[in-house]
This record gives sequence, C-alpha cells and structure tokens, in this order.
Amino acid sequence: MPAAQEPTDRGPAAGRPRRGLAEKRQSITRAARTVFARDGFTRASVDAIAAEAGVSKRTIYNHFTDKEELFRSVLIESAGSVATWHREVLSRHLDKITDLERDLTAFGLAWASPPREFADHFALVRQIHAEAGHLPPDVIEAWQETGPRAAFRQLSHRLGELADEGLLDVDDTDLAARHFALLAVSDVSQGSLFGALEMPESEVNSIVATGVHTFLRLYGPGGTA
Amino acid sequence: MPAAQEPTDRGPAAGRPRRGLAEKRQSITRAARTVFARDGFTRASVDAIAAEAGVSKRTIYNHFTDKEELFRSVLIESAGSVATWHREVLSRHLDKITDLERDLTAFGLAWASPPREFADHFALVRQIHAEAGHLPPDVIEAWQETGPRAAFRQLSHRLGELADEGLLDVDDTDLAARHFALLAVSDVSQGSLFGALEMPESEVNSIVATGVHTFLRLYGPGGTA
DNA sequence: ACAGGTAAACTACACCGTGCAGTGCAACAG
DNA sequence: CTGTTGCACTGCACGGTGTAGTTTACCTGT
Repeated sequence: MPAAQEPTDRGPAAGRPRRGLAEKRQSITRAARTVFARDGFTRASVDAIAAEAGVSKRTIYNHFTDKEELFRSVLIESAGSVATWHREVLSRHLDKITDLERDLTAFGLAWASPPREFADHFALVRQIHAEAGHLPPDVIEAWQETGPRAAFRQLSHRLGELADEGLLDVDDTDLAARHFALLAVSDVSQGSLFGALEMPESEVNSIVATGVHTFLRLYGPGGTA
Repeated sequence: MPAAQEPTDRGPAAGRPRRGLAEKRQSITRAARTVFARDGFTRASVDAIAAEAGVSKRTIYNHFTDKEELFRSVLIESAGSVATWHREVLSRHLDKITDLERDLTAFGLAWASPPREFADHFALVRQIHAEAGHLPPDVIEAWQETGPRAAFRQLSHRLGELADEGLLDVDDTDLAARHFALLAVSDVSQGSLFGALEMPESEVNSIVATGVHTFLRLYGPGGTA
C-alpha cells in the first residue's frame, strides 16, 4: 500500500506535479529513516524527524496520516533501496569471475560492510526485529519480500549459474546461499551485535575470509579443501 | 528462576532481611522481564510492570531507583538463568556421546527451540540489539559476558574435548563452535526473525538436521562427506 | 505459647512535570 | 490554488514523588 504509488497526476492542463513536492516527501522519509534507525519507533519523535528533514511537522502529517504509516513507508522504501544496492554489489563482484575465492571474498566483504548511507538501514532492521510483535504481519511480510528474500534469491540464482559453469559444486542453491550468508556475513553481524557495535576492519576481513574459505570447503569444485 | 537459591526454610534464628518481603523483588523482575520482552524498554510502562507483578508501583521504586536500573537488573539476571539452562542442555546431550550426529542434532534442536519459559528472554535479546545504541556500554559488556559468551565458551570447550577423543577433527575450537552455532542455530533464528515469528517444528527439525550434517562435513573425523 | 509491640515493607492514591502525537488555523509562496 | 510553514493548543500517557495508612515479620514480656 505504501509502495511508490502516488499517481500524483494532478489535473490535465494543470501541469506536472510540482517538482518540490515529491522531494519533500523523500526528504521526510530519509530523515525518518535516520531517526527511526537511531531511536526506534517509540522513542523517535515526529518533531525530531521534522527537524532532521528541515520540514514543518505539519507537512509530515500532510503526507502521512500517521507516525505508523510513516514508519511502514520508511521500512519498505529502505528495504527496496538496499535490495538495489545488494544487486549492484552482487553484480559488481560476481558477474565476471577471475579468481573465485578472491571474488567471493570481495563480495562478502562488501556485503558485510555496507556504506555509511546504508548503516541506517541495518539499524532499522534491528528495530524491526524488536518491534516485530507490534507490527502488522502483512507489513513484516512485505518487508521480508522486498528486502532480505529478494537479496537471497539473487544470490541463490547466481550461485546456481556458477555451479552450471562448473565453478561450484552445488545442488541445493538456496541452501548454499544461506550457508554463504551465514558463514561470511552473519558471523560478522553477530560479532558486531548486528551493526550496533564497531568492529575493527581487520577483524571483518579475517572473518569474511575465513567464512568464504569455509564455504568453498563445502561447495568448492571437486570437493577440494 | 535461576538456580534454586531460595531454600525458603525459615530454619535458624531467622534472617536480618525479612524473608517474605524480599521475594517481592523477584516477582518484580520476573514481571519486568515479561513486559520488557513484549514491549521493549521505551514502550513498557512501569505501571504495566507493577500490574503484571501484582505489586504497587511505589514498591518498584522502592527496590530500584530507576526504570533503567530495573532494566539492567532484568538483563543480567535473565542472561544468567539462560546461561545456566544452556549449560544443562549441553551437558544433557553432549556429556555422553553415543551417536555423534544424533547427539549433536538433539543438542542443536534443544538449543534452537528453548522452552516457553525462556521465550521472554530471547525477545529481550532482540530488544537489546535494538536498544544497543542507548545502553551504557558496560551493561552490554556485562550482558554479553554472562550470557552469549559464556555459552560459547562452554560449547567451544566441549568441542575441544570431543576432538581430543577423536570424534571430531578440529583445530580452532572457537571457530568450530561459531560454525556450529551459525549452521545449526542461527539459521533457525534468522528464519523465525529471531523468535519473533512462529516456525513449524518440522522446519526447525529439518534446518537443524541439515546444519549439523553440514557441520560434520566440515569437522567430522576423517574429513568424510 | 500466646498477646502485643515495633518498624520495615507495602499499598493506594493523588499529584507534578514533561514530552509527545496529532489538530486547527492564519499567513505565505510558487 | 496547492502546498508549506509556524505556532498555539488539546489530550494523554508516563516517569517519578509524597504521603497517610495498612500489612507483615520478627521480637519481646509474661
């Protein structure tokens, strides 16, 4: 429901939707994402979001009926943008394989240490986990679908292709994707309390490298170590 | 809830601290754990906790200076009791090995599906993750130490022993413990949104079994598949 | 052993201050 | 005319306190 609908087609002759209009909405959701990520739904105040967005509180209620609707919008939008980013990363590192372990490691590293712009998002994910009991199930469902599951499917698909090319020895691509995520990424996530704590880059490197290595022990071609 | 530390026998020349009254404190922390787990720190109201505990709000402020101090107490107490439970589970399934894969699977299953009484705790953990940025670092540190890290150390130690007995092929026991936790338990956790969502028992069984099987492909003796 | 005393612990309830979601409205800008 | 702003304002929920009165657990005196 909160997807990127917005027909916004006001009037025939009246001319295009005012340019500043949609941008306001975006600056609101951006600010909201930051504040929600930092403070959580309950602690975050609409006034704080308005301030962060450089917008009057009234304008927020002009675009969103509710604090909760705002939250939901932020959720899905954020999941979408991260899924896009994830697809890029996947494509950048895994489209052309030169050295499998090297490329997988680079991919895992990029995945495990997202750019600052997406740090908000992962804090937001922690909020979702905590709030799950207070969120409508369909919202959670929508988030999972556009976010993590989409990312998973892409990885799974690509691993399948690599297997077809003989670079990997995989029969259950979904399982392999899960294992890659667990070994290379979740290990980092858990160590850093899911992004809540800082982790020295060297340690991230080490964990990802070990994770990828382990992954290849499981799925490397020829069952080699 | 933790060990049996309250004999309740009013045997000798009584005690300085009144007996029946001191247990109010425990009913408060128990109720607080439930409410904090369900609603999170911010959303949870002291009045709600008082009601849940069957105690007047004033009594709570009689035992704890602060809502935050109450939260901290709940945190550490809960982590401790779960660590105890975890030690029991580990001991029950891994003290005597008859069939390694079978025993490991039973252990992972027990770990991944804690009894109802501890459901609160894991909800609480999700709250910690979300609140991490608003929690004093020493509190987080204390929680990690008495909780997850303690559990980890035990598992790591036991895996080392099993390796010594030739049942496993492990050189880095910490890494092996992490891998076991990731493959057998985290996979379940993530699928169920860390306990926020229900997961059919059959799926839990399947995931754990697969995880243990994979673990043994990595660490099984003789490097067998 | 039992009546009564004592103080600590507890309760009920009113109360303060504050912060916050959400609204109404008049003035203003493209 | 549509969207925005600033601001005042309502209503409410909550953290925390003060207090006066009641219960409880223990300690006596007889």
